[in-house]
Amino acid sequence: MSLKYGLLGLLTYGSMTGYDLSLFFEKSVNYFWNASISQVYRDLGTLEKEGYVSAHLEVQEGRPDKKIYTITQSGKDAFLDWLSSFPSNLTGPVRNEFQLRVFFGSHISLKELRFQFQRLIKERQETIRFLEEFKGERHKFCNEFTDQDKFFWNLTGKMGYIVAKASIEGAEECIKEIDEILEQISKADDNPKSFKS
Amino acid sequence: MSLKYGLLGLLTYGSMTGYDLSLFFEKSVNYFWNASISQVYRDLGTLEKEGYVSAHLEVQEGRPDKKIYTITQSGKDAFLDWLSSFPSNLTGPVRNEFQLRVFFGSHISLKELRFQFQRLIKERQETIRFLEEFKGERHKFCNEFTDQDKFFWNLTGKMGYIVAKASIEGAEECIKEIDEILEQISKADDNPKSFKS
DNA sequence: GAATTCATGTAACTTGTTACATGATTTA
DNA sequence: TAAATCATGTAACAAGTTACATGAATTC
Repeated sequence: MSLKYGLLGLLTYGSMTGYDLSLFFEKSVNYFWNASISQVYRDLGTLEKEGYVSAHLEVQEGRPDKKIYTITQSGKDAFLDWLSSFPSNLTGPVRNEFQLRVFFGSHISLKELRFQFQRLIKERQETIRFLEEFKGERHKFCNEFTDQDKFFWNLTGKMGYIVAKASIEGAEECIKEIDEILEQISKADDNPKSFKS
Repeated sequence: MSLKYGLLGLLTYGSMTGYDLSLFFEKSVNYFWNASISQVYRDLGTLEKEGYVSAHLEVQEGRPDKKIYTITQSGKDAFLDWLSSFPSNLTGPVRNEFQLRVFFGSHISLKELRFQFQRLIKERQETIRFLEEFKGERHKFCNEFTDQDKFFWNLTGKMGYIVAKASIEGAEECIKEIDEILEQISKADDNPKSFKS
């Protein structure tokens, strides 16, 4: 999916600059959607050409002028078309580099792999911290947020929390299995499986 | 991350054609890594230019000749460098289209959103079915698989299983919350929150 | 007779990342 | 005095998708 729909969606809450949009991404939906600032600007340009957003300048002194983007009717239509569509792969991208690395685990030592699982746990713990810290605080970034929006934000948070918790549990179980083999190795140097410790 | 390391990794198990590689992806690691056939061919070309793989032709009659790729020493080195490195984002891509759609849930009806959660559940159930069906069967695709590789495959399976289960649980909880509001709406038409049923 | 499998790719396009450039103001 | 913030982008590159092209053999 393209970043465009994310931009259009945020612009339904109110007009914003490219800078605002990228801050919004970074500080709110960042745990499931990130956007690099240069791509935001490029895609806003495309959206403008397509007529999905319009822009006007706000002159400032001592700072570059603000270019404020507003979603147009055809932009709203395109956004709603996307939102109510049911694409074949709705659950998100398939690619998971971590899983691929585990799959190739026989090429590194068990201790190295164990360390990577621990890093995964740390990252997911940070996600959880982010979600807890952020509960109900996103009105900082957009005043247009209503109780309804809060409800949907909380649903994403709930999903994110449960999946992050599960990742941690899964990683802990994997570490347990690794430790069992490490113990076997330390007990008997003539072990049959000959894993790299 | 680039597909290249996935290709190099699979080629450590044995020499293969581009066609074999794309079949391998599709029928084994597909639940956490997919690859389009055209990209496989293109990246194999790049890898050959870079000296990470070498190729030789196997002439066939009635069928196009096979171009069999073999990983070189420098390819193995590059693969191991990647595998033992610790990139900033090891846990996989951040983008999750499903979460973004939920975030914008106020723009569609609760019934539509409920339906999307049910679709998520179905997709994750299929992942689980795939993982159960596939346990220990990947030697179909590569005879070089050892007990050690089986162990690491099982770790990816364990992670995938736990996360898929959690997604289903999360989605069910979200559906519960949606249903509570739908009930409120059906009981009182003058509800204060005025959600779209 | 139509679809699938085997086996190769090219071309055009979209999407995402990284590095660079500008330049005043504010904070540490 | 160095850095971060505000605010705009461009250019080059890397990665991923979709459509197209070839053509025999096999399966439904």
